[in-house]
Amino acid sequence: MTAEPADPSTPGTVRPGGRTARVRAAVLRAAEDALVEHGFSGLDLADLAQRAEVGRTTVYRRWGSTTALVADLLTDMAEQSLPRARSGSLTEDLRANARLVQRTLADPRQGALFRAVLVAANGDPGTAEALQHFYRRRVEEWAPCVTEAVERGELPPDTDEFEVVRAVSAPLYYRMLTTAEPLDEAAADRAATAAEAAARAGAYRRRNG
Amino acid sequence: MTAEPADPSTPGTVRPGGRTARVRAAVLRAAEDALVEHGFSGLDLADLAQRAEVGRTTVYRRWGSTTALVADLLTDMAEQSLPRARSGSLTEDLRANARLVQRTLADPRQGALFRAVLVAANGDPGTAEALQHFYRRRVEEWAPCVTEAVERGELPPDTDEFEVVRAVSAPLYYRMLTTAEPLDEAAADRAATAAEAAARAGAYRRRNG
DNA sequence: CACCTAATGGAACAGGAATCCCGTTAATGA
DNA sequence: TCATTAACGGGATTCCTGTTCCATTAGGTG
Repeated sequence: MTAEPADPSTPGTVRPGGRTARVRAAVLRAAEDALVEHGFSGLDLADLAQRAEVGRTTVYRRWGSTTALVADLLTDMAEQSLPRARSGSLTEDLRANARLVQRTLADPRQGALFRAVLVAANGDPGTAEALQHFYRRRVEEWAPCVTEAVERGELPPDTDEFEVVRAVSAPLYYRMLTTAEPLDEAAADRAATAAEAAARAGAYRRRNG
Repeated sequence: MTAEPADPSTPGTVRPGGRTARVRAAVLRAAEDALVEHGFSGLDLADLAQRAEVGRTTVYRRWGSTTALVADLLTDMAEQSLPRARSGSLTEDLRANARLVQRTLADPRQGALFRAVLVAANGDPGTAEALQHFYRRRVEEWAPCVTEAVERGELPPDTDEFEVVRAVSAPLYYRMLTTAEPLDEAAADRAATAAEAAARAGAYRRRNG
């Protein structure tokens, strides 16, 4: 007796190997390129299919919408997380994090990709969830820097380590989105310094009442 | 001798009064509503024209694209800037600013509008410029709070007042864009406290070399 | 190796958004 | 008030994006 028809709504679940995996990888890579070049609003699935050397129909059937495609791209990006710094010094770790974010956003390709992805996540709840998952992973990756600083006594004991990590990224993203000023190393260092100063002053202590 | 044909590329420049102004106002108001309801990607110019009780052709002719329309909306928004607080206390002023931003972003209507506008600015350089202008105006509006605190001796003399104001908004925007957590008053107060602590520690001093 | 069918790809089809055409309306200046 | 023409509005048209149909290809399994 053969297996039942499985779920036809999401192709690629019954035979995930070989061609299907190849197609997914090719489409996701092409999606990255297209997002970088034309942004999310300019995402043309016909062009995308041609880049990936894949039939248009396949893209529409497997992902259905551009937002769903970006959501899949985000889960793919979340899986390949970068290792964090481990210098043993809070100042050094936060600066390393800030510079990593700054280099990522300042890079023409990566920066455009992140902007496009932020935009896509805005319109669709599923994509938004994938984006939140991506950033949760990134923040969790770097949170131990702060936790260890707390254990060393450099920061107040009830410091919210996630808030500190987010405080490093926030000004860099805000600058990218609302100004035309370049994202240079000085901006990164200022973000790290400010986050550390605020954390030392107890601005990120957990509210417990 | 009558005037020459004027610039036909931008209708509304030769006869900006009466009907033209009425049409512009109606369309911008309808655009706000449409952006709030369907977001930027769901912006339908046919529906928009119907809301504004204006011909579809008029919208296409005067603005040409959805991004140009949003850019015009942004210049309109930049002109009606809100008055800042003037409590005489840096702590109070920054908190007032933070809560204003927080209320704006947390408000279903305004929050959706700001997200939509950020999205639109991503795709088009002209819209991006209009967005930058809008935020420059807002930051300049609140910068005196910081300047006065410097004059009172509360902050280092070479503090970059614009950076401090931006530091208040940044974590709120970052939280809105990358997490699902609600933007409450606690988040606003934390943003204000952190910005003030970092400023007092000299994290936003101007680099002079 | 051979069978079964999930998954893909090309082509035709449908729906909707952007553009063009031209008659109508009303802002501006004498 | 009247003439001029900028600006608007409705309808037809074009173009493009997303969907459907069916033949073909190639995983997966005995």
